[in-house]
Amino acid sequence: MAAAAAIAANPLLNSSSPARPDNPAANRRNLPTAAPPPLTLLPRCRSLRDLSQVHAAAVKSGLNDDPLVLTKLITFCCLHPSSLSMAYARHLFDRMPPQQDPLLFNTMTRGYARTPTPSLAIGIFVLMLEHGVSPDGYTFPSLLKACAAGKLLPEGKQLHGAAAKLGFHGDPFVLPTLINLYADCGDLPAARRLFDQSDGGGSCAVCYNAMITACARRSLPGEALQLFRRMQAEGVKPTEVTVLSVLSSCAMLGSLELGRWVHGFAQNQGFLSSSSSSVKVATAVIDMYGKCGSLEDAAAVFRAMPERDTQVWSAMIIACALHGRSDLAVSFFREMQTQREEDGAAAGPDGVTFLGLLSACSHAGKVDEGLQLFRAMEDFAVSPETKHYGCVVDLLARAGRLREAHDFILNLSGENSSPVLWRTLLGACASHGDVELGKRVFARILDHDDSHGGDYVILSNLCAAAGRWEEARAVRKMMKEKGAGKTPGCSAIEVGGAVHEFFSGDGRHPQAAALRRMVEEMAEQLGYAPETAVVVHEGMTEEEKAASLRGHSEKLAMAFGLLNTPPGATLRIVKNLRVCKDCHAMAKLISAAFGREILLRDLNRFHHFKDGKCSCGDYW
DNA sequence: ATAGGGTTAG
Repeated sequence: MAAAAAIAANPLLNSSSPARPDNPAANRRNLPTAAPPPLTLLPRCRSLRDLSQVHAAAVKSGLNDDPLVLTKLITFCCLHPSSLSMAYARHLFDRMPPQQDPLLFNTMTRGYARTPTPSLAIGIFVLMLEHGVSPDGYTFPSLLKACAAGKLLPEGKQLHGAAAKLGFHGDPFVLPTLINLYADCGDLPAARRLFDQSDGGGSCAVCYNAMITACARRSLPGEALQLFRRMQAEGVKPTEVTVLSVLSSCAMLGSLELGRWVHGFAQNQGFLSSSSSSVKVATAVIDMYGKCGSLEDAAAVFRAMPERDTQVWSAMIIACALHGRSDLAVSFFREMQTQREEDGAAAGPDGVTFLGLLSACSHAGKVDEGLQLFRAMEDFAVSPETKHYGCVVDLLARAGRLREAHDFILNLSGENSSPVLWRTLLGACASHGDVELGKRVFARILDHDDSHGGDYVILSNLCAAAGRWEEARAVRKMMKEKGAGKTPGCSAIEVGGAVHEFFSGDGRHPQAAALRRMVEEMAEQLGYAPETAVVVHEGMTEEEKAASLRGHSEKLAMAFGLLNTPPGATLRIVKNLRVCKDCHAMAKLISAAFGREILLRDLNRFHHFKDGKCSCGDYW
């Protein structure tokens, strides 16, 4: 805030003709035009130590504090920024004679923006203003990027104002960073206003990219895709970055048809070959196919890649995990190691790779294999984080080893114990019907966070399923008193390229009546017995409970799919919560009776129903 | 020298 005030108070930004004190031109005398010998070593520097040695050699050659030497060193540090190299750069920067050229200030700011240390970046800007150096077009992008990284909205707004006063706010390099600043600081409407008001309606591809990416990152895939369509309608050429965000939006929505089209588009544009970002685009394509239910397509794209980095291996392994294929996940992992043995420079696993592996073992019930991989992390110098511990808890608990999971959490140090771990355990207590442990775990969660409606629902259903109605009711009552909300269940299905959404008990859909009848008929004919025991609401009759189950969003989406797709077509459904037990049972029956494959993406994984069976083996 | 970017438990 002090920095913001300093920016606001600076006369440079408040007078119409900026102050330009005379430059003591003495610095520029007799500079050698070619780099002195020690400086030719700079490109080979790999560490701060190397740099200091070059500096020492320069000093020895009588180039002590020579502006050219200092500039070269500072530039080098800022091109390879780390907190150490930036500290060294700053040390040298402070020895530079006074300057008028913004170049070195910009260089320093860029280094700080990449580290990122926004307060130091702003410090350089303030210094610039104090020295009466006028910012140029290169000054603002780095500064704004630093503010976005540090979520410094007040400072960012000041810089926005400063850029506007100096006429740089509409600059094609500044505008996208401004959009990004507001988006990263959580003010999406402000970002959108800038985008809409910009000359030409945001007609530059990078502005579109900034806006589309912002939507994708805020989990607004629909908005992102709408912008993508508008971009194409306006004839703005999408770039690699555009397709990355668009693919990630397709992945969120589970829109296989659209995702496949974008894959083809990316291929036609050459985004998947011979470009520096082709590995990233391929990763996004693989992730999209994995999340849209086609593990085969994901693997085919992966196989076709000439080079693979850690992230693309991870994405492939995560796709296997989503589909419950721990066998494939592990075989990809082994292949990764084999490549590493053949080529020491090939990619190795990181924390994300292991998350994928652990979650794959968890989904497949491979407890011992999972624990083995967890212990193997050490051999790969990957240190486990809370997420990995969460996988281990899930691995043990889902398999019914509830006590072991419980003790595992207790033995973790403070910074790793989080209500989320207990929440994982609570879910497993529910699926294994352990009311006593469930109640104790629930109490632990409540110590930390009593606002999560899902926790109450799980415990209440657990009690109800065990016939302990009084306790179930008490938990529901507690939930009401705490005002804890539950996310409404929502399922989406893509039919003919359009995504249709259904909410639990949805009466708003144009086909609502037909869908209801369809679900009722199916319920009658499929010989399915509704699991009314899980419905805990005061004073409901059995029929009312059954009716409530029939209104679940997954069932509505399945009925819609059956009515609106040709016989035999695969149904692809995405749900925002875990699939309900009753719906899971019905999906199995539908897959057999109607001869349909049903791919249902859960909050956590895929359920692939075929011939009356589910790929999860009823283990989830 | 400046902008926008892929994978991440349950």
